[in-house]
Amino acid sequence: MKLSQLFTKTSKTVPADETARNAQLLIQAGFVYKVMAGVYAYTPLGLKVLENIKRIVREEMDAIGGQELIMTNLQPREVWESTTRWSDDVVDVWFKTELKDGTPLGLAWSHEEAIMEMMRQFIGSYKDMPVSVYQFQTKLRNELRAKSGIMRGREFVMKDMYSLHASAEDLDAYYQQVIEAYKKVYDRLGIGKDTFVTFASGGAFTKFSHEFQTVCDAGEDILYLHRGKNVAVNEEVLDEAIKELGVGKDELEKVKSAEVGNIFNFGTEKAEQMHMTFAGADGKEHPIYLASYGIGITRVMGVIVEKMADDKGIVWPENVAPAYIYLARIGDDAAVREQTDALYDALTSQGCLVLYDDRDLRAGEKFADADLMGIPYRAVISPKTGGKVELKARTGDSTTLMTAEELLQHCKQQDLADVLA
RNA sequence: CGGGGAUUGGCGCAGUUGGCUAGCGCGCGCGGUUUGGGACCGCGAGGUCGAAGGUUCGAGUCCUUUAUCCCCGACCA
Repeated sequence: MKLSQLFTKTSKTVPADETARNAQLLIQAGFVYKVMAGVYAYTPLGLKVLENIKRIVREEMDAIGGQELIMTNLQPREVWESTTRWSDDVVDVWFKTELKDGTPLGLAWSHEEAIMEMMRQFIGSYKDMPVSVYQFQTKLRNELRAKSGIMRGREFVMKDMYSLHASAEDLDAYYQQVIEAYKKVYDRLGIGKDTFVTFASGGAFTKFSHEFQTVCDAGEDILYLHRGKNVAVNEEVLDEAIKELGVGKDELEKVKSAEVGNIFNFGTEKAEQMHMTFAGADGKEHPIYLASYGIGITRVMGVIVEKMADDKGIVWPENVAPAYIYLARIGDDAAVREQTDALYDALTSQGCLVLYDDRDLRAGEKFADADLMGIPYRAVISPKTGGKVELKARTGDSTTLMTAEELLQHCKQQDLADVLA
C-alpha cells in the first residue's frame, strides 16, 4: 500500500475527546474513525489489523473443528422470549426496533438463542453432534456508558463460537480443547504471557465460567493472580474461588485486567427452555448441551495498543501489524526514487506486506509516522544509504545496512527480528 | 441512570467586567529557499462560536432549555 494513496492522515495533535490511550493513538495514526461514543469505524489500516486478528482466530477455531458461518443482526422476539431474555429487565443492553408492520425485532447483542433456533432444524439425533459453529459478528449493545475507546463500545466485532453436544462429558472435553485453542490465539496475538484463564461469575447459568483476562492498566476488571500456580481469579468471585482453590488471599497479586475472552457452559439450560431435544442411542429424547465461547476482536486490538504502545506511538506485534515493513523514500533523487519503487514492487510481488511512504515529505515526518503507526520494521532508502537499504526495528535504536536482495530474502523468511538482534 | 468537566475554521487551543471586521498554533492552497527525526519565508483560503429560545442599543461572553463528548460511580450474561 502506498501512503500517497491512503486517504487517512496522521495527526500531530491528540484528539481532545478521548482520554483512552488506545483511541488516541488509533485515531492519530489513522486506524479508526470515531462516529459517536462507543462507535468506531475501521479505516483501511485498522481493518488490516482486524483482519489479521481474525485470521489467527479463524485458524485456531478451524483447527478444533469450528465451522464458520454468519448469523444476522436482526432477530425475532419469540426466540428470546422462550429463554426470558427478551425482557429489558433481564437484558439491559438491548437495541430494539420493529418492522414497518409493527413486528418487534431485536438487534443482536448475542447469538445463543439464534444459533440454537437454527440448529433445531439440523439436529435430530446424537449422531448430528458434536457440532461447533462460529462467526465474526458485529454485536450491538446499548451500554449505558461506553468507555475506554474501542475497548468497550456499543458496536463491536466479536468472534462467538457455540458448541452443541449430546452429553456433559463430550461438552467438557470440547470446552477444554477450546481453552487450549484460546491460549494459542493469545500467544499468537503477542499477549499470551499476560493473559490468564480465570474463574469468574457466570451469572445464573453456571457456577463458574471462565474468562480470559489480559493484564492491562486500561482494563475494567481486578484480577488476583498466583503466577506460580498459574491461577487467576476475578475479584467478583474471589471469596468463593479462594475456598475452592485452597489458596490464601495474601498469596495473590492484585492487578488490573481486561477481559479478552469469555466462555460459558450452559449445560442443558437453553435446550430445556427452548424445548430442544435429540434422539439418543437409547431411542429417547434428551436435551442438547450448549457452550458458548467469545473473543472480543476489536477489544483485543485495543488491548494490544494499550499494552505495547510507547511514547512514539503504537507498536504492533508482527502477527497483527497492518504491514511487515514501512518503506520510506527520503529525498527526491531520481535514482533513489527508482530504487525504492523497484524494491516496493519486488516486496509486494513476493507477498510481503509493505507500507510504502512515497510521499514528498521530509525524513522526520516519515520516521514519526512510521513510529506512530507501529509498523514492526522500517526500511529507508536515501542518497545517504549508497544504493543499499537501511533497516531499523520499531522498538530498537540500531540500524543495519543491507542490499535490496538481502532485504527481499529476509522478508521472505520473515526473520528480520534475528537480523537486527 | 446519579455526579463532575467540556463544546469557538479540518485538528489543538485563546478570547478580560457583554463593545469595533472573532484570534493563535498545526494542517490546507500558491510561490520560493530547504531536505536523515515532524524545516523556514511570503501570500492566501477557511468559522452563522454545538442547537433553540430569551435579556440587551449590542451576546462567543449573561439567563433558560436542549444535544453531544469525556471522566468518576452504578451496570457489564
